[in-house]
Amino acid sequence: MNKVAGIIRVDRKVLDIDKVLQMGMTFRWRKHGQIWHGVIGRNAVQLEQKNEGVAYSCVNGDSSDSGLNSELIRFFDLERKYEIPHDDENLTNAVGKYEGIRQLQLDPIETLYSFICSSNNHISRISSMMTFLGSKGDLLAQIKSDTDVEPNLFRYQAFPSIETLAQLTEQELRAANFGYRAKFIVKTSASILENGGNSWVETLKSEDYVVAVEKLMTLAGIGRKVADCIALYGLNKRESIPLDVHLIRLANRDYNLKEAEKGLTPTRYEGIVARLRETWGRDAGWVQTVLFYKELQLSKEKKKSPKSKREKNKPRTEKKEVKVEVKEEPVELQSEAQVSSRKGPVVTTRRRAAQKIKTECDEMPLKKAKEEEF
DNA sequence: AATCGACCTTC
DNA sequence: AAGGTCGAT
Repeated sequence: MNKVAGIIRVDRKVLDIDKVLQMGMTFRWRKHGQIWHGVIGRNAVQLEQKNEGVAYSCVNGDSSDSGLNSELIRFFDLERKYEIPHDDENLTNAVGKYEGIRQLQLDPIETLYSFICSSNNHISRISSMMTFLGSKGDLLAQIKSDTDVEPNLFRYQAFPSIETLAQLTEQELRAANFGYRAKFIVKTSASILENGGNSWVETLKSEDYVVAVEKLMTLAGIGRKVADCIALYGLNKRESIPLDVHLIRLANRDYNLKEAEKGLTPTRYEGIVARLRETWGRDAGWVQTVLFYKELQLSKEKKKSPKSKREKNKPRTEKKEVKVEVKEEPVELQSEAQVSSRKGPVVTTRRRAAQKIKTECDEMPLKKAKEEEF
């Protein structure tokens, strides 16, 4: 087999695939030994993090080397240099401690389904649901285990087309453990098909953030928060801040937010994300991802050792200005290739009126929280 | 415009 | 109770 392989020379401080591939952005990547297995477009991809960078190979020979290389750079968002407010000590510390987190640029359709599945759910079940959907896609390659220890073979499958997804029945999905989300999947697939299928979803990428979110929310199972997740990871909308109780909690603690965690009405949601956007700046979406990862780690540590809370009094490690940059000069992307967005009315079958999203914010940006009292 | 309960499983 | 959405009030 004609195997394409190479390496992206990037420091672990810039890209840490162990972190980004299992934190709840993607749900179909698997790690066996040191190797990560997954699919990008129609490429069956293997990834391994080494000191020199991320080694990659494509095991189904669908792509040219340069093609896969630039796809990976895009996938891991490596041409972007993240910006953080210079006076945000909390963020600077978090970025310094939890390095290598990227705001992935994922397939819009797969991301859309992923986050419909994510409502009221946890990563392991979302993963199994997404693996089920993936099992309906084209088989690109598969590996057999050479050991008895790991008898499972990994199947690399392209994410199915909307047409294929639309054939799934609620009954079948419920049997596959989708619970009440089964109905959402069926309805949304039909709606997307009516709207124009794959190309309708693709054009959302060229819409403004607010418009994209409004259109996403016309679909069943996509509310405000899920729409933000799709916008951020699937449509590359970096101002998107998926807001949930965890984010409110950490912002209350570290950013003097002073908001209740419950009763998140549409109005409150817009007000809060507007303030956080002011606070976190241009790359607010990525900031959210980093801080969320930090919370994930903190809660894991807490679970492991419910020790005394005196830990907090440890002197903070002084971090110098954080530089986030790519070692290798990324290739230029041609933006001309994009089909211009249509001005005409996009036909959408709305089951409900799309809510307007307010973007104004009268409130002042948040101040950093002062040192907590102990 | 805000509040409330239901909804599939599972940790 | 959980990483939300939907429909009714």
